[in-house]
Amino acid sequence: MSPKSYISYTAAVILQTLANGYRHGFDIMDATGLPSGTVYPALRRLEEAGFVESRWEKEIVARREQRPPRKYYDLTEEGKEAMEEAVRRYRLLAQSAPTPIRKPKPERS
Amino acid sequence: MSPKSYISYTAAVILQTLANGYRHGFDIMDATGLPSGTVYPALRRLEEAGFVESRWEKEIVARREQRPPRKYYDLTEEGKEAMEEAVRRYRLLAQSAPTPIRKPKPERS
DNA sequence: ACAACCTATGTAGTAAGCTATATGAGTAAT
DNA sequence: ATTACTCATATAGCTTACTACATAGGTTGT
Repeated sequence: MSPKSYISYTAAVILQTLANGYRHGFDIMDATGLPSGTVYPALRRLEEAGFVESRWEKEIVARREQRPPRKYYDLTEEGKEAMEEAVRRYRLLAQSAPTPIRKPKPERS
Repeated sequence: MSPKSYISYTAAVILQTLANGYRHGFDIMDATGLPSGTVYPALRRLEEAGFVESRWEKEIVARREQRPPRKYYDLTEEGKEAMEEAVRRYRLLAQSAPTPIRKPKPERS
């Protein structure tokens, strides 16, 4: 399908969190436990890669709710595909069992 | 329990692979799909941290089996504890569902 | 004989992740 | 009124992970 590159475990977690309805950086930190120094740079890279799109919350809204303005993120179609592909790949810890993955064995560095 | 530090996702995967009977670097690469440039440095750090112990295969054995000598690794008791603690923490992708982890919320950076 | 491949470990250099800190406005308590 | 806390985004600097390459002996194929 995609001739594109693999995404990291952390990137996949972030995309999945977005897919599950969490919509801004602080929210993702809360849901995942990842620190801000991981989440914000990762979101910037994901946007550069075209996997998410962002827009700032209107200042009026933020002021009305008495908090700093949020930056909202949405998954793109490519982002959704990359996430699904990654979920397929990062199943190791999930099963917490022998997992004798008889890997497809492509190239090895 | 342990006043010790968190280990990374990759480190946890490697410890778990060792716990499941894979015993040297190449074997771990095979089982996990992680590249050599990740696995060998990680094993060195895990040994420095006291989570694994290593010993070289005897040359006679390797020659008999017609291959390069392997470096075998074993989990220490601390390594086993660190792994179990990490498995508890890295469950996110596993469930592939909303996972509204109402995190203990300690300090945030 | 040489190419291509397999097992096995490793490093140099770059990209990504984490710790600690900063900023700034709001609320709450003393 | 100053301390402390919450929400929210962000970066500097160190650590970890990945890409690409190196080494080296063994086997297999042409």
